[in-house]
Amino acid sequence: MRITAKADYAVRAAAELAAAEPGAPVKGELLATSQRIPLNFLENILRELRRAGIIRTQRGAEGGYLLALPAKEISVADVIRAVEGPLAAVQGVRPDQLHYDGAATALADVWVAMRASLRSVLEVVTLADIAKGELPKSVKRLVADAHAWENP
Amino acid sequence: MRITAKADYAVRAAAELAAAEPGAPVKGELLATSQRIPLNFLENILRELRRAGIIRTQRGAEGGYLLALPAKEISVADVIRAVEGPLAAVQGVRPDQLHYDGAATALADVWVAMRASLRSVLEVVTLADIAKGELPKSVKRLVADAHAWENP
DNA sequence: AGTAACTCGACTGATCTAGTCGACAAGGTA
DNA sequence: TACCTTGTCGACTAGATCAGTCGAGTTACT
Repeated sequence: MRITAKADYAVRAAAELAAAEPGAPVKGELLATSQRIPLNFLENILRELRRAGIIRTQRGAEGGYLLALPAKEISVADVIRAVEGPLAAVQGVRPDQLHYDGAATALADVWVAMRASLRSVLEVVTLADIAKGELPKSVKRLVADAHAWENP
Repeated sequence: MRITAKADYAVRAAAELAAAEPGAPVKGELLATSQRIPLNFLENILRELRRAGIIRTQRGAEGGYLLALPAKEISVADVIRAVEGPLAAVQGVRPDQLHYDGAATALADVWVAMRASLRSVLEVVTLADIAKGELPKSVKRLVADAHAWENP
């Protein structure tokens, strides 16, 4: 149940691209320093984002990285899936293909519901939302509830 | 974003205990065979559940494992946390103590919302629900939505 | 031609995963 | 009391994943 450094870095770099002037390439080194990500590692990650069709690249001097689509059409889930594969898995298999016996039969549905709830956040928040600092209402409500939960 | 074998096994074994006659110890070997879990590994897991106060044990002949609380008072989240630590973490730190700079500032709230949505499922479903095969309404709704999503 | 950028694959140390194993402790029964 | 059944604990391990690092190569602008 953890977000790896790789996924975290990927979303942060993508958010930085979403905040940049559209059409203008951003250099890897700038992404690395502004988000404090080791450049070599970041390059591996950006390569995977490019293969997934999320970003484009421009080589040579004045080159860099750009989003391949408008920022509002790329969700956090898209970015995570590009670098980590499926959003949710139990022992490596997707929740919908699980089968349990005995008293745990209903557990399969719990995992499906878990993935659905995860999606209700990650599939809805776009890079544009993050760059603007304005999350969708349903997500803001969850954040507010979470804070109420922590501070009684 | 994955559930490990350990967490999966823990919940399944706990569900099996929830389905057993209350007050009657269930032997480790029975849990292992009925859920197809390697016995040696399961013992490690049950030990952690006991340390967390989720199950009790009875030694000697006719001994075994029992829930330490009524099944309806133990959530799936409780079981997972007992064997895996915090439900959600980014690079090992809890979502509420993250701090990002620049374009990714709002990302911290996304992780908080993600955890909240995870909780809205895992904290709500109890072992009794799973053993009975009757999940809470809000969770059933998520499962139904998920199926609608997959089969258009 | 030169240089500033991305591109790719290989490599690495540390940690985690999913177990296994053997010796031991406690409780019930004959 | 002896014995058998069952849980308890720690140590160990092969393999995968994580989080990087590094060096050599390409591409495109000037």
